[in-house]
Amino acid sequence: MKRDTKKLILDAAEALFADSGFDAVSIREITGKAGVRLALANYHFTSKQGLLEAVIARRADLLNERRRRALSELQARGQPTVEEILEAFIRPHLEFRLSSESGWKHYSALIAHIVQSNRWLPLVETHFNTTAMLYRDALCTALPDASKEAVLRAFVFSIQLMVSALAENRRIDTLSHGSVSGADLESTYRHLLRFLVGGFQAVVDGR
Amino acid sequence: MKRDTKKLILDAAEALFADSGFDAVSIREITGKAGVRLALANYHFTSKQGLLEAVIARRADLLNERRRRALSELQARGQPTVEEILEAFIRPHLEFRLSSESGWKHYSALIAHIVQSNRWLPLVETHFNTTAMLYRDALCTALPDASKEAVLRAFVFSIQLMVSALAENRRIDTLSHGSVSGADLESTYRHLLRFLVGGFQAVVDGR
DNA sequence: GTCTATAGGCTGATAGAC
DNA sequence: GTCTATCAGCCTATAGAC
Repeated sequence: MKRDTKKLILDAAEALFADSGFDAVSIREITGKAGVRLALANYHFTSKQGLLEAVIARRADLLNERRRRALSELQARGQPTVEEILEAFIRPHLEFRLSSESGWKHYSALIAHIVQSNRWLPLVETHFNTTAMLYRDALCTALPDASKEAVLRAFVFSIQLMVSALAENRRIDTLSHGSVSGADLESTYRHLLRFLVGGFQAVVDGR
Repeated sequence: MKRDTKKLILDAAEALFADSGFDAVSIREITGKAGVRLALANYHFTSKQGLLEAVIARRADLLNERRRRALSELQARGQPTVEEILEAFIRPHLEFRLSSESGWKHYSALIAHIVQSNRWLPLVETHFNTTAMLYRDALCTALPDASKEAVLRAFVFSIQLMVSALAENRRIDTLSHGSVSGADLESTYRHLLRFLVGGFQAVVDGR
């Protein structure tokens, strides 16, 4: 059963990085939670930063593959709408989040940390820009009369909001005195999609 | 000139926390940048966490005061629209950002870190919830037919997006091949406001 | 308020046996 | 691949002189 040492370390690192951020977690904590010896983290991932990159890469590859397939299928059926394109982008992440696998919850919170800081921008670009550009181009094609800048800004707003929404942020819990929960992902998703489509149209129409 | 030691430390901490996050920065780096001795940080702020709280509190107080005044003035003139309320909320932060004082730039980036993590949620709630609830109630009054949940979710989306937009995130720079810059705050603000108003309407109308 | 000096502990990473 | 042991450096916080 020694072959899944890497997976044990990745899972533990994912959960701890998500909770506390990269710097607040030590390799000792990670290997402790994983139930493996300290030296194995550096053996398999070279450095702490290498471990973070492996954590990001693991699910980014899965996500990109699903997103590309969704976009291809959409485009094969004719010219998609903005709403369909945004759905194709967000749905894969949502579905992984709703799956039983708890790793996706941690991963989503981690991504929310990562994208907020320019420090990890190179990492984000490496793993997410290629697919993001496919969607950017699809949105430009769906909105031929809109300025590229408007489409791009609206798309970046959409990405930022999606990332925040799929991380389980509890701010809404207190603002609603507990009557709305950030953990209710399906409801969050429905509202999110409406918000994005409405926002997109408003930006692109120039009003 | 020894009376502004506290300010020197706060400014240095603000800049460094913004760049790298709370845990990646040491008190040594902060006092080094501030040009004061190590022990003074603990003397004036008790602990590293106390220093973070002082950094957050300093400008939060200023921001809250402006936001409350803007809302009062708006309400004194009659029933405001959603757009006017959102403008009153965002404008104070934007204007501080556009002022010459570079501290607001760091502060904005720091807030973007802070709100993304449930770890600092108590701090965020302490300093921002009271004013946020005034705005939440104003939005509910402006939209008497909408469900409270819809208004609240749209408001939280708006806050998250505002915070991300006012932090200088460079993701858009590469996605646009350099033709759009995250540093162009005025343009970002115009697009942001349109996006939020459009999103708000779409969520509240239930479509 | 500010200084020096230091306690006491944790950090990432590696060397070398198995 | 995995183990133990350890290095060299950094960390927060404080004690005590001025």
